Amino acid sequence: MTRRPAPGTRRRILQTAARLFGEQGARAVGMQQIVEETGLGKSVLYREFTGKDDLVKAWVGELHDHAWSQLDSAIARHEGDPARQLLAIVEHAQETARTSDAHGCTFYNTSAEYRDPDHPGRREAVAHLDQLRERLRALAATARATDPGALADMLMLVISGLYANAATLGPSGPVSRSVAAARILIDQHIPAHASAS
Amino acid sequence: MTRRPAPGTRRRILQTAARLFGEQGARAVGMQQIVEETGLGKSVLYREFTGKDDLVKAWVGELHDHAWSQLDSAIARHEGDPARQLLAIVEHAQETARTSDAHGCTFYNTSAEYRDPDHPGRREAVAHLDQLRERLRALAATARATDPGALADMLMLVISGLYANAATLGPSGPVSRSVAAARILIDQHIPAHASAS
DNA sequence: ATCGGTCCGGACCGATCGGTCCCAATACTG
DNA sequence: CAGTATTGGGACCGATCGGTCCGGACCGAT
Repeated sequence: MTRRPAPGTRRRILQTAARLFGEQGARAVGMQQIVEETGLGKSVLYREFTGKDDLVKAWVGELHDHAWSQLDSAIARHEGDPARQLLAIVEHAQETARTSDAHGCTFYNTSAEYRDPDHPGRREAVAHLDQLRERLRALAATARATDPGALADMLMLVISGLYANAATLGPSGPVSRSVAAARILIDQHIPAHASAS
Repeated sequence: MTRRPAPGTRRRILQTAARLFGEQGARAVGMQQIVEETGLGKSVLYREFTGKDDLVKAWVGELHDHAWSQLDSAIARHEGDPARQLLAIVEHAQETARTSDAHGCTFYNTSAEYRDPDHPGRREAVAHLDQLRERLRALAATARATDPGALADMLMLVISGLYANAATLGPSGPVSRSVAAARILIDQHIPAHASAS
């Protein structure tokens, strides 16, 4: 071992893959295309990742981490007010869905493109959605919702729907009513609570 | 012109394509695969459809027609009660999303797989969603909703979200709360109205 | 300066993609 | 019944797919 591998290589691949996969969908992007855009050779790509499936999984996984850090900071901004935290999550989702060039939710898009339940990318995506659901449930519980599981699931519907509609009907479509919808659902489930305007 | 073309050919292609596209996603299915499953030759397929894009468009279009006929009959079952009709639409969506092997909403799936806004299949899908939105708005208006556009959009969120969640988190996931969510949103928008249990 | 070893750009692989085309089989016409 | 126009099964096309591998370039130790 006399020569050190370039340090930022993996990250560079991931960034390029993220851009292409995000814009065009994972299935529409070929490995060759990623090779060309990074300027790297194929051998490097296949040393860092075992194959395309692995690259897709890594991409989804990184987005998972990114999403959680964003969500955590959005939640932290309303410490002690769990009802407000629930709304903040939807606000954050609405904001990103409308600005991020309307490609929809990566987690659901990936599930749509790879139907095999054993596909690594799909597993990663489903796992993320499941964790989000659980987090919402926990938040709803501490907010003393009458039925935390129901409220969490209803917010899941709004969040998923918001991304889907942003991707299809544009930023001024139904996505623009998602926060309002979330507010209604939250108020309905938390007795004697009126969310801040 | 001495020989008549086989009559059911186009329909047979469409049915096979619908099954394969629905199960695996349009991008994952090759034309060769459709040829093999139908038993027809490629020349037949390319005489009926100009190419894969055209086949995808026809598939989405047929689902569009099918969806509307189902929706119309669901609506007709509650003539004169527009609020109930809105709920019936969501009920129907929930039912189909949970039973149809959880492949999600074709219209959104197709949009996710084909990002090019000029792709015929995507155009067809977006057009359908837009019509659904407008129909919901009209129904909400005749139901004297305080803000018909808002109610329609919120129901769009629920419907889209319901399909997305059925496809990822399964039939016992958030999709099971979609009718309840819709009921809350409807009641909130229609003064002095309580939807039947 | 020389050498040994590692790295990586890109040629290359078989399979499959969407799409074209040929020709044998077919069924109507005269 | 012979002739002919049309159909449709499938061989074939170049391009591209995901993935492998080789050979020159480069680095570090001696």
